[in-house]
Amino acid sequence: MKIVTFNVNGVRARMDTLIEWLKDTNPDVVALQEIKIQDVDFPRTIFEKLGYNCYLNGQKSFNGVAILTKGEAKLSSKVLPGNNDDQQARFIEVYYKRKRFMCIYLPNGNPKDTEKFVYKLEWMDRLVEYCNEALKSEEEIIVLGDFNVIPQYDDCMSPKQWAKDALFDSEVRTKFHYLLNLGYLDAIRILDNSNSIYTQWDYRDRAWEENNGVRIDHILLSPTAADNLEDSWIESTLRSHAKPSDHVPVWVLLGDK
DNA sequence: ATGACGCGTCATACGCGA
Repeated sequence: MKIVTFNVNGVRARMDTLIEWLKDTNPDVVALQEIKIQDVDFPRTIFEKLGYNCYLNGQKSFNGVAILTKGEAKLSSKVLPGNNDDQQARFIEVYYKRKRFMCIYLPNGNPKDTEKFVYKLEWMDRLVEYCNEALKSEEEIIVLGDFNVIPQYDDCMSPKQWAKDALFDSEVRTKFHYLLNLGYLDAIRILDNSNSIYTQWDYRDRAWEENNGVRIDHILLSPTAADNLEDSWIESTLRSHAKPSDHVPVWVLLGDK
């Protein structure tokens, strides 16, 4: 099963790219973030013609997540429990072929001296709690999306540049590592411990040309899912195509066992 | 400290992202 996560930075702006890319790569499960569109306006029929069912948690202008599956899945939640006042569309979960997929768009959290950072920490606490509960089922769980977390020094080109940023904050990194300590595995790092492998490059300051990137889009696997890991990779070439997102797709290939 | 680039919006400036 080919599984991929991709922060598209606006689904409407990325339709040409997405159509060509889906035809070329033919994933079974696609997790999208920052679709920046209401469910009612989502170009559902275009994806359906390509063979995908669409499960949406959209929002006007900002945020918004979706999961596309080849054939039918079962929508299980659009809510990350723990805060009834949370109005931001950042979570959707489906079951597909006996696997549980959580697509997340974790808050950015900048600037750190504002409520945005408090919201990020609170959101991460809820994610840790939810992912801990989920493990009790021994299901195959795939948590994937834009985590807005640089886990380690090797996950950015210039740690100094990020020292005071919400993406590299020590408390944020600690909370990310809680997920690993629960038993989830970082699918890219299982197979590749090199540096200079990134998933996002700023549009500004020639960041792509200079490979000044960050690895913030992740796929975490429960131990039972990791048992079936056959491959993982970052599709960085997409960043040099015309009209790119600032993020690129991150893939895992899971055997069916 | 600021702005840079791109997206979306009750657009032709501004909020937001990372």
